Amino acid sequence: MRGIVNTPCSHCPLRDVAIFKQQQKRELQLIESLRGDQIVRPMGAVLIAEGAAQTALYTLFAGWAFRYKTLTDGRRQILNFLLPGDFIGLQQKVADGATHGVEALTEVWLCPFPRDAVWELHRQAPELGYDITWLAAHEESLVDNNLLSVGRRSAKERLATLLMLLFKRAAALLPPEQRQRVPFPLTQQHMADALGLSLAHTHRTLRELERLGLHHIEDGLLSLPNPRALARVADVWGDGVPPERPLI
Amino acid sequence: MRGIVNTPCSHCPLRDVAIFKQQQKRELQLIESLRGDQIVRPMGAVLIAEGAAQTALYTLFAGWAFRYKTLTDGRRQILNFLLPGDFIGLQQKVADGATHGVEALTEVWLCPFPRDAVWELHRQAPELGYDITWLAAHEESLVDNNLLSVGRRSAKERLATLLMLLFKRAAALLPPEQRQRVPFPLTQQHMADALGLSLAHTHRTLRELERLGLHHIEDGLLSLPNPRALARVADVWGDGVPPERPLI
DNA sequence: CGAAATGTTGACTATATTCAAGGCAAGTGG
DNA sequence: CCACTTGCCTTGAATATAGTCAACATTTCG
Repeated sequence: MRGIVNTPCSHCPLRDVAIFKQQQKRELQLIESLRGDQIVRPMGAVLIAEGAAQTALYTLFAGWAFRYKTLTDGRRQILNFLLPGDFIGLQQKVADGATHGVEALTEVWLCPFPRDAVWELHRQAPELGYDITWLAAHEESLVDNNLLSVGRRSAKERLATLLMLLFKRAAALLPPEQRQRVPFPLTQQHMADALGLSLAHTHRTLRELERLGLHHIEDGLLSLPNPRALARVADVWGDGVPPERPLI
Repeated sequence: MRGIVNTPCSHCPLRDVAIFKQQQKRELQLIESLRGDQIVRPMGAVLIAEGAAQTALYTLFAGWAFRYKTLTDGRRQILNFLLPGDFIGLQQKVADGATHGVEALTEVWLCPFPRDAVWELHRQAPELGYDITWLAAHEESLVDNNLLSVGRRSAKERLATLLMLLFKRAAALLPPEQRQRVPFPLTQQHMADALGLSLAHTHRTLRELERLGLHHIEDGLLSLPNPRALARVADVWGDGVPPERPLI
């Protein structure tokens, strides 16, 4: 993957993935008219700097990223991970500047929108405005889950929960036949920072889960040999089909 | 406070508080037309049960509440606290049911809205749709902050942060001359559950902060004798005037 | 090939939890 | 008015979970 590709939104391959709801033609045209040329950024790039004043908006088209906050002495907390289809930059609207940073976990492809696109979408298409509210509320529910983990789960339970939920999200983006092993670009440091653990303890706990046959990571791919048992450790439920989600 | 009072939105006393932005007459009328009769619920009441299927929407008119999640063995994590002006129930839209509970921390007064009000507001008044997105993003930023605390701050720093931020929010709702001592209805158990600490440790840490002259709680009122020092412990910055916020 | 990032491991320490008791104040019912 | 309950706060001792520090191994990549 390199260079710039500008697939029109009406032919966007992401939109064919089952978890995304179909947009009406009018709405799709509006999105396309606001969208700028796709951008590619390398692994590790800071997409939005913590504290940046004016930042752009993006839909993550390909690759993974994460939102994070840091304390002045460098301690870092990852808030949640961003996968293709996630919308980046909503938060800036509420605080005159970014209260968190966003960093690319892999090479990422972004569909940029001007800063006032959030307002334009609301104004010109209530349906899309509603979709944006939906995305904001959905991202909050991810953070809620992480907070529950970090606040009340043991290290083992936290890792189990993280692996479980990321596996589900990653799998949902793949064709059914490829869902045994899903892309998993996190380092142990990322997991530690997401779960509020030290690197050493994350490593030990991860090894324990692997010894129990609950997960396996190899070549950047994650597989869960015994999802039931892992879900039991994680205390994570809700097997139902996740609701369709909007894609801006 | 008892009985039912139905101040029309156009004469709502909350709207006179400086932190809330003024709504246009048309928007105000729409809000008023969707709103039901105000409801009073006692301290401790469950406003939204965890896992409830269909839940109402409310604007918190008076009193405090909190959002929480629990694990099956009873461990509880408080996600964030709700103060007058906060909107309750947005999350339900994204998951077909509540993924978290909401409980009243004091007696609360609620302005109820029908379940489809979120959509109606978007459809009939883009400006209000935008406001709802704003509220969702803003609540997420509160959760982000708590996650940073719970994941990466020490017990002492966590308590300092919680006291600092709640003090600011509570003070902003009061007339300037009453901002020395603000209402603070949390028990130590609430603080423990919000910060991912045990009750015993929360107590010990709280005593230490008090001994250092960093806070004082008496008769349900919180005062911060040395806000600068407390902010330093908390590693919390941003003194600027907080942006005006919408009130639905 | 060498440098840098990531993963691995052990020994030691610290922060925070658990468990167990008891105190105090407010409310309730006889 | 008093006994009793209930909820919240307080405290100490023992324990456990997770962090820190310090190496070293392995992989990746220019």
